[in-house]
Amino acid sequence: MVKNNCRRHGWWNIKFRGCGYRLTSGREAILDILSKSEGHLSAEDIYMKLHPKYPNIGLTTIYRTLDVLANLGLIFKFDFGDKRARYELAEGPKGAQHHHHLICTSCKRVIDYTDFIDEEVKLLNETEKGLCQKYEFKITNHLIQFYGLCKICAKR
Amino acid sequence: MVKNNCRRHGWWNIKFRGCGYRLTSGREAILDILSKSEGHLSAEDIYMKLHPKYPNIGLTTIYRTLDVLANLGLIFKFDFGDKRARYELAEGPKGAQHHHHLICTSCKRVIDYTDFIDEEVKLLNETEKGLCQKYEFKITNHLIQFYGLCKICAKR
DNA sequence: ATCCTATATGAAAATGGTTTCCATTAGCAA
DNA sequence: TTGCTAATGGAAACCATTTTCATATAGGAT
Ligand SMILES: [Zn+2]
Ligand SMILES: [Zn+2]
Ligand SMILES: [Zn+2]
Ligand SMILES: [Zn+2]
Repeated sequence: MVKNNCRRHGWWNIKFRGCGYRLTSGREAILDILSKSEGHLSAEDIYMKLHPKYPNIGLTTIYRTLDVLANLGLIFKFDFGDKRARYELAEGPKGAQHHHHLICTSCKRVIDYTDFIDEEVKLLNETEKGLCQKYEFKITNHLIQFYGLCKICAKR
Repeated sequence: MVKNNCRRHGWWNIKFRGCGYRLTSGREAILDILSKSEGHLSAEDIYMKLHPKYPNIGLTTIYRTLDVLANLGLIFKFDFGDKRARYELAEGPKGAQHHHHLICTSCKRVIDYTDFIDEEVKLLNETEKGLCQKYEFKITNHLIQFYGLCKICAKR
């Protein structure tokens, strides 16, 4: 019985090594925080959560690691208009399910929604197919966000 | 016969004044550049285009004006991942038609497409309706972008 | 277990798009 | 024309992110 996140057997070990990246304790710690946290974390959020237990992981490393993880497709990077990048674990083993975002332009609150996703994704796939053909563009990812006022900001 | 973009009769005069903003020559010049230019301009792009004819309009004013225009809904602000905001005239009188974007993650090229827009928008409207009800969220705008590799970057 | 080398790291400094400050100018209502 | 207030420009401040560079470490080879 192999423990699922054992240092040398975790499922992301393969992904890392396969792409020529080394598996370091810092990278594991960051991935761990991301998989345990709700919401959309900024680099500094992660630094804060990590610091008590790993006081020697610097902000620089967090930025670099987030970059690697995004390249590997393990996380997504978002811009919700609050002037700092936000990160979220991608779908997949242990990852969250596919969802899109509602963003309040007033208070910057972000709501994840999974309703309607199926229809949306179905249409997106068709659109993607058409766009690929017409523009010879190899689509790898999509972004859908709705902007407006949240419940609280609306009544004011 | 009233000239369409005469200083005091232009169609955006009303919009400005109605919201308590003053119509200044700088604002007109910026709006003018945006309506005459193809593509997705950054604040500095606009500054460069403006400078020869209006050497006394500063970058600061451009940023402030773009903010006002976005608030008025006259322009949209985008993040295409090249670390600077990009602006584009919204639909409407003299504005471009509604479109979405294909973004090359390698060379940052951006392709506007209008194909499939009708189906997309139709679905989006339904989704919006549902989301409004479920989350009591007042949706005012949406963003759809596809990421991938453009024709040129794909063959490498 | 030990070496070796390319990769990863942290601290500090640099970067650069955007915002803020403040003294001056200019819309526009009366 | 006058007066009040919003708008402006230049310089300085801001601040998330990136770069630099000397040091540490992962992990394949011995
Ligand atoms: Zn809100
Ligand atoms: Zn989310
Ligand atoms: Zn490209
Ligand atoms: Zn466009």
